[in-house]
Amino acid sequence: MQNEVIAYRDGETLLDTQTAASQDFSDFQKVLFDNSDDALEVIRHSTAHMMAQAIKELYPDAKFFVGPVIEDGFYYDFRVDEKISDSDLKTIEKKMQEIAKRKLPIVKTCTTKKEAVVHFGDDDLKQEVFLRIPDGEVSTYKQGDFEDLCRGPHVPNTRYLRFFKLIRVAGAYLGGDEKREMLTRIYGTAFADKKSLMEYSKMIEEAKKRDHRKIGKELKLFTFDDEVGAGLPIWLPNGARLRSRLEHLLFKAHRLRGYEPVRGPEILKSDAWKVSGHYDNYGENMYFTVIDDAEYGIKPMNCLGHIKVYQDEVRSYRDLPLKFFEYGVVHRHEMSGVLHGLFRVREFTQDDAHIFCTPEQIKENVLEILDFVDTIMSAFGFEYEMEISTKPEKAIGDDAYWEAATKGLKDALDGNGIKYGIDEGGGAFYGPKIDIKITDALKRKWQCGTIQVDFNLPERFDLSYVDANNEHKRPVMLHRAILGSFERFIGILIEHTAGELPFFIAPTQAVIVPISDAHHVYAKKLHEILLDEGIDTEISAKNESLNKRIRNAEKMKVPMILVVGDEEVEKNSVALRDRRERIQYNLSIDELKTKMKEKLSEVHF
RNA sequence: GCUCAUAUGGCUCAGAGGUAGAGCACUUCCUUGGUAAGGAAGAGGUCGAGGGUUCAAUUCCCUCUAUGAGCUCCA
Repeated sequence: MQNEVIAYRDGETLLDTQTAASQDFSDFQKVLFDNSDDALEVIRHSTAHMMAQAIKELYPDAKFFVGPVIEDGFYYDFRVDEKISDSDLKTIEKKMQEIAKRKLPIVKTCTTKKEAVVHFGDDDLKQEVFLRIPDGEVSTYKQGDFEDLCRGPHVPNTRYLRFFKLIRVAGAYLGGDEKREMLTRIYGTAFADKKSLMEYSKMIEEAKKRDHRKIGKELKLFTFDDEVGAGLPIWLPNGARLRSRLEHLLFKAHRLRGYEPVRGPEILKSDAWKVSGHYDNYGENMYFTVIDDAEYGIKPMNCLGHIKVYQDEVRSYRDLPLKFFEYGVVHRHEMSGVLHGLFRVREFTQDDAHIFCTPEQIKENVLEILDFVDTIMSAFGFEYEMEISTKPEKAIGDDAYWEAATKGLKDALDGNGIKYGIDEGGGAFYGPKIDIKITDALKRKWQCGTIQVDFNLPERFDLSYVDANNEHKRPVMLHRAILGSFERFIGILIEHTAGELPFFIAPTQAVIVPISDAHHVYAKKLHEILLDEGIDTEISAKNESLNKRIRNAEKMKVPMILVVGDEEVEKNSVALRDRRERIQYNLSIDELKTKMKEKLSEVHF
């Protein structure tokens, strides 16, 4: 089957053999039955149809909406009277295998939309589909006695559809509209051979193993608590150590780049949020409280505090750019259904900064930030990509400002040959932005850092600086975060590293294991020496066997284990077991100190 | 927010209409062990919260809370 043609590609168009049959396809590129993107598209689409056929045979009253191909597979939305659960997926899979074995030819028929509307007259979900497609010719595909409205492309025969798996059953609104009825959706995936299907399953397993919620519990990094509330992370000692290391490194990096630390209040009067536009444009995501008859809003962003810092003095053009940064704690009312571990929470801390500069300085400052981003992402081994988000529906300010700001961002990227995508309408309400999306070890993408150009808030707060001619001018504000938030970044880092955190931010960098009680004093001395060098260690002196204590340290993924016994006490040394390099050797204390220092200095921002 | 599912000691999970168990973790004792689980004894749960059905509910029903999956990727 491997060399059989299942479709053709004509430039931008992918068309199946059924469609090609009526034209001259000698110039078309052949799509063979393999795991190429084109082939998978066809295979998965056909598998979705075969799933629908199986469902129809098992549940004759089933009505089908749409069944598209998605990134890793496909889904089909449909309505049945019965409730379908995960345990029914096996039955459906079996029926699908059966249909594949029937080796049914898949036959295409073209007709006008008008005729099709009549043909599917008693199917209200198909009528919904008709509302969404243009007038003119439509096609239906038939395999055995199952017929479905579909534009294709499809494989020629069901015998190609043997390596598939149904992943899960879920609910989905008709057309993604939360006001419409909820349909049943089954997700699945398919490949051209068994091996690829197995590899895919393995990848899913690996992703489960790396889930930061699971590892966060195992390594005692963070927790959540019903009594405290949803989306409010609680940092345990290990997690707080990790986070604090990150904060310190980043603090220094900011200082070296000319940023000044500042700090604004957690709650500000609603009047201030009205001036900024947050009250009207972001209010539904904010929490409010009343103090002495005045309404206050808990900050969802840190801009206001930094604006107030700017306004504290008369600013000169000689001062610009002014860079203020803060690890700003923000609260946002996210919908309960979107909360997810550390990735989506209601309270989080941004590594936030605002740069006040002249319009002419936008480009150089954006570039400087991009360089900062690159330094940090490289330090963690992340690859990333950029996306420019333009004016959203809910926005403040003149179009002229938006155009200037968007141009500023594009110029900075274009001028340096940096590639980027465009997310139309994805900007913040006060300005367009560059989003930095990082790709983790499993090729999944996450939005973290962001750079935003803002002409609006300076205008609304009447910010100014005095220029060389002693005239008042309006500065521009750049909002930026590099990690995005400590919560999300650490979550991603956990999944990226599978919990094997790099030495320089590992919560516990070394565990000291004294062989017996007699070596406790020496272990304690070692602990103090290392702590003084900025190395976090723990002494594992519980009444457990040596093996057990080593095992525990390994389970906690501690990078180094230092075993000390008679020999080490006598020679003033340690026996080092390096988890990452999987080697063991002896070192004097001085050598150990040097080694640790080297390890720490491997990374700097 | 909506749909569906789940909620049992710190963790991972069994269990049944008559108020509960395992392993790990924890405590104590023995053991002082040279690189991934030494041994023994013990303590710990109003079975997520509130309400209802029942002679009886942790188990059935309802509400709430929390968690999980999905709700954007167009026949």
